[in-house]
Amino acid sequence: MACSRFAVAIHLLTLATLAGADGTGRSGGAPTSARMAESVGTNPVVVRRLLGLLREAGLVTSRAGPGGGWRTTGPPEGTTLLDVYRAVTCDSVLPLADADAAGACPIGREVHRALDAVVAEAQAAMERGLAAVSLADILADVRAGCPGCEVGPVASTTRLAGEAP
Amino acid sequence: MACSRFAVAIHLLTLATLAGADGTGRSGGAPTSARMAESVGTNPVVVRRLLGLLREAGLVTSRAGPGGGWRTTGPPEGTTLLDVYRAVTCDSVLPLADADAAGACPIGREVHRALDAVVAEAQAAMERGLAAVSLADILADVRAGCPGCEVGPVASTTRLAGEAP
DNA sequence: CATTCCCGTAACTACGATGGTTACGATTCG
DNA sequence: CGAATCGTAACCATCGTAGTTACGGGAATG
Repeated sequence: MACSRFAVAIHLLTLATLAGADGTGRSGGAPTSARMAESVGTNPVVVRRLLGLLREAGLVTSRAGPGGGWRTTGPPEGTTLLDVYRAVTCDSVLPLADADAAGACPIGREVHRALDAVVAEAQAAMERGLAAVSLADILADVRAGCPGCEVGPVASTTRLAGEAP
Repeated sequence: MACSRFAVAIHLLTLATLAGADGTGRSGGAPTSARMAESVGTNPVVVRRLLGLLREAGLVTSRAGPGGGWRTTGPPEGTTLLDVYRAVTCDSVLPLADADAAGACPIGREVHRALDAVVAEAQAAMERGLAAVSLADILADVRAGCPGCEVGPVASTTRLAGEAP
């Protein structure tokens, strides 16, 4: 299952929002996959793969070349956690093995059919919980928890290796 | 993630309930792991492993030796799908990677903290959906879908090799 | 135009979870 | 005792995910 992808995706969207729409309007605000990877603690390729899923979902855009990077497409109020969850999660939360339905035993088919409705409702309940929270809510929590974050997106790694002092 | 285990566990509990508490009171009603495996379409060892988890949760009991097998411990009204889900599922539905919290970036910590509450609530909503359905409800659906199932638990394999006619 | 930066993606490895299979000891009934 | 059945260890195959390296292509800038 998509284990850590969900949390990392929220992290990346938070970084893109804080740096890209920070109110200063400077063009260098779009963070690169390398910076994001350093912040998250993983590889730039992993970040690009994950952001690629978010781009397919229409949540971010990318631009190549110097000064390029990743930006969110809309205001953080417009994207819910369910949008992010669906973008980065491939399979269902409670995947019912289709192999069970193919068994010769009629009980298997009936159990599968009865379970389908229950699981669908349980999953819908979970998705309603995710849909009730937007990226803006998460951002508000982050800003409340570390007020200095919006100034320097990655406080502990503001000075990167290749940057001139 | 525990993919097909949940559906298979419900299937096994259905078999044990139909055969063990069929109202006839005959002692030979407890199905063996071999019979269940044939019905589910898998290996007896896999069935025993899964039933072992259900036994740890107190949902079934086992007895060795000839005439042994598996029985449910209580009436099907007493066990909910959430009980089964928790018995066979090891990890959380939306596991938040702890590695994300260990990152140096303060945003990661705050994102993780903010997400914790949301995910807990979403998962609780899903679990309420599972807790609302009992094994008896599933049994009712199965009985409605295949009325002959309760007479012979495994209709297509009622006559096994070792059984006297 | 050349350089430099950055995205996009393929290919490979590593690792853990899961399921399937075999095997063997322990237990229970006749 | 012998047969049936559980309990469990051991091993292998498969799959999803993460990490890593590598390379091609587009974009800004001198």
